Amino acid sequence: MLEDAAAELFLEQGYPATSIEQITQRAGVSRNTFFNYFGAKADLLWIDLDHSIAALVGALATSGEASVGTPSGTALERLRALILAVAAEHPASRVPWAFSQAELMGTRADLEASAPARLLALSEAIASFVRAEFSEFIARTIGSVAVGAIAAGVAAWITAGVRRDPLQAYVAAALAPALAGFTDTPGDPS
Amino acid sequence: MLEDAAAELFLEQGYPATSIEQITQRAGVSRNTFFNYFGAKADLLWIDLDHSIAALVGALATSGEASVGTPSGTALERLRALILAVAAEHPASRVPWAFSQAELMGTRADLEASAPARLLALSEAIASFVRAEFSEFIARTIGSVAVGAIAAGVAAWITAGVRRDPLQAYVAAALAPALAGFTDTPGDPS
DNA sequence: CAAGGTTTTTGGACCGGGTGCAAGAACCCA
DNA sequence: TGGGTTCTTGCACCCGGTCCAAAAACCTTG
Repeated sequence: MLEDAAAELFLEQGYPATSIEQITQRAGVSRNTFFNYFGAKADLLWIDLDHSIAALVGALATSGEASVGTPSGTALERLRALILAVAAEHPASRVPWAFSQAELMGTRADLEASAPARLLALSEAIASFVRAEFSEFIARTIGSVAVGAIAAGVAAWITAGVRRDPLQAYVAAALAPALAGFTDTPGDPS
Repeated sequence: MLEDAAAELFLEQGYPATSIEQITQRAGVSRNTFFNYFGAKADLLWIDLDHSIAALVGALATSGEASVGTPSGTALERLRALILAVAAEHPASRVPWAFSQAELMGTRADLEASAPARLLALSEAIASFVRAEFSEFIARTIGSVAVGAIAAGVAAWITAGVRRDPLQAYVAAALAPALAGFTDTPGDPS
């Protein structure tokens, strides 16, 4: 499998010193096959998280369309529930090695460069989800703040080590205070 | 000049469709000369801002070393003064075209990818500056929050159009509420 | 089993960003 | 005028990423 070969090589030689050709070579496929599975080399760093990010974006989109459906509560309550549900479904075994071994593998620069595309997409999805109940400015702010809180929670989860609690706990702890200030929101900047 | 040639070409053809070779060609120099002035193509997008970012990082570093020197007040007050001083020195003519013309030039993807390196460096510099008076966690939080506020202020300044107020005003407006909550800070998460 | 169509894999050519190096030009200072 | 330093240039190279067309693998259906 490509992911396994990549993780091995990144541990052995570091991420920058490992070429896509080496990865595909070890996996026993041709170089072009790599791009049938990943759009870019940096996507390898996000495989563990991309699945849950996509799941969250999808859940926000579909649950946002069925506006007055089964889910109850305010938009913020439903948002919180969706985020925690996705976090709960994230497999405990899928701890992103590109983050936990960032120093060893030398993945930091490329992680930084590839992060905004994901985080901004998530922020935008969250903003759209809460847009019906808030002003445009507040909706965007909630998107940014929620992403920041999720990132902080995931980061704490990753760095907690092998005896870590489930991801849901960290995200919940970070999310609660971050969103608390938006329940009785007065509004936009004067 | 390389910057002028680049800005022209980005307006004409867009950033992704413009190669470094085209830029150097129009500027009348060889391709390798480009890398004597810029470390990467994306550095062109940040020329207007990089100068002020570096100035702020430098001011934070030197003013942080001379710990009990001329500057007075709390760390947050000195931080605010330094940020606003750098903002005040930023030339009004240097509005980053890569941001204001982002849609036209197609610079968004590369702006996103190259932003974290700058923002995280600034965040780290700010955290170091206030580290003496706050806990590690709060110092980092102040770094992140301050960068977020600065970014919001700069963004508002850029989008304000030709009749914009000085940059200092926008940054001050964004910074004040962001840092207000840290003056009487109780401390870390329980 | 065989034929036919679809998906996946592969090879090859290509482009552009970025690095390293060594030769040459330009510049500066005595 | 000469000599040293800095800047520029050309060249070769690596790697990530795109495009395309041929071939292989796969799946289906008669």
